[in-house]
Amino acid sequence: MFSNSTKYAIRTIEYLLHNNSDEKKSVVKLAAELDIPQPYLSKIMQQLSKGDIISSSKGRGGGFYLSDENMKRPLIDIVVCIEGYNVFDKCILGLKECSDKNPCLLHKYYGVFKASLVKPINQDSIKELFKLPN
Amino acid sequence: MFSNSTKYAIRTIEYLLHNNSDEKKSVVKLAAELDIPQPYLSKIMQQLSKGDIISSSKGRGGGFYLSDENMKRPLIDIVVCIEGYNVFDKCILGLKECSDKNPCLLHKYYGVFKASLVKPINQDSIKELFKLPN
DNA sequence: TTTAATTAGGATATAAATATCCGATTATCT
DNA sequence: AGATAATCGGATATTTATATCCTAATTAAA
Repeated sequence: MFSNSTKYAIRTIEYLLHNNSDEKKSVVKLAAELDIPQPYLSKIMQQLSKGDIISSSKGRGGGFYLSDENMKRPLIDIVVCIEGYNVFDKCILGLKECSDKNPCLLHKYYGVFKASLVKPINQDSIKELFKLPN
Repeated sequence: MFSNSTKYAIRTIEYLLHNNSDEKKSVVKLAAELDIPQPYLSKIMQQLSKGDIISSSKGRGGGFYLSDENMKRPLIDIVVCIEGYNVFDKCILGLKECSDKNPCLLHKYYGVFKASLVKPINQDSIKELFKLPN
């Protein structure tokens, strides 16, 4: 479903939200806290930063953080930033054409799942989504 | 979620079930019908055959088919045969520990999805599962 | 008995994802 | 000003998944 890169991205952003002090978080710290390979996470953070998903400041005392604007985005934006497309648009069995009219074997089950994700993933802001453990 | 290999495997077995005549199906035919790279599919069929998921006969007029026993298996067996484990046992966000007590962000939604898959994927035989378009 | 059509299996090639390394730049602290 | 701590960006390395190739073994048909 999600690539490792996307999983890392989501977990890191969750961490940033839950530890949203004034202090910016360096990749070294984030990688250690979240048990993610440090140079690899570095690349992911760069990509998220360029995609305006997270904010950064360079230099001593710098690091990554979430601006108020960043927090307004829905989770799907993170996925698209890393994967390059919305993974949920693809057929779970890899059919090029998969629809209600021409469904794959698991289409109806997957459809229900995706429908359940619309609010948390496509509509809610990550700030809302990550508010309470769920 | 599923690797390409597993997707190919599932689609091919679906085809075998829906075209279950006396005639065995060669990899050449299957690959052409299903638009899958032929030598790659060949490897996958070998693996499924060794795993007792499908049956084969060698030599001229030979090919792959499903025995009555093969048809009694649930779909999850195909997944495990190719992936080496049950992909649904893994956390969708890659957490090493992910449970009701210690859930990832998407745990509850994914849990509902997986629950909906128990009957079609873990309990029903593929013969039942593939009976009607759904 | 020869030929053709198939699976089986080992070796290899290619592509993509994952991961690392290093120098440049930037900002802060001393 | 100099040292330090950070991101940025390009290049490269490693690993895994995907894909191909070739030969052997098997079976059936000509």
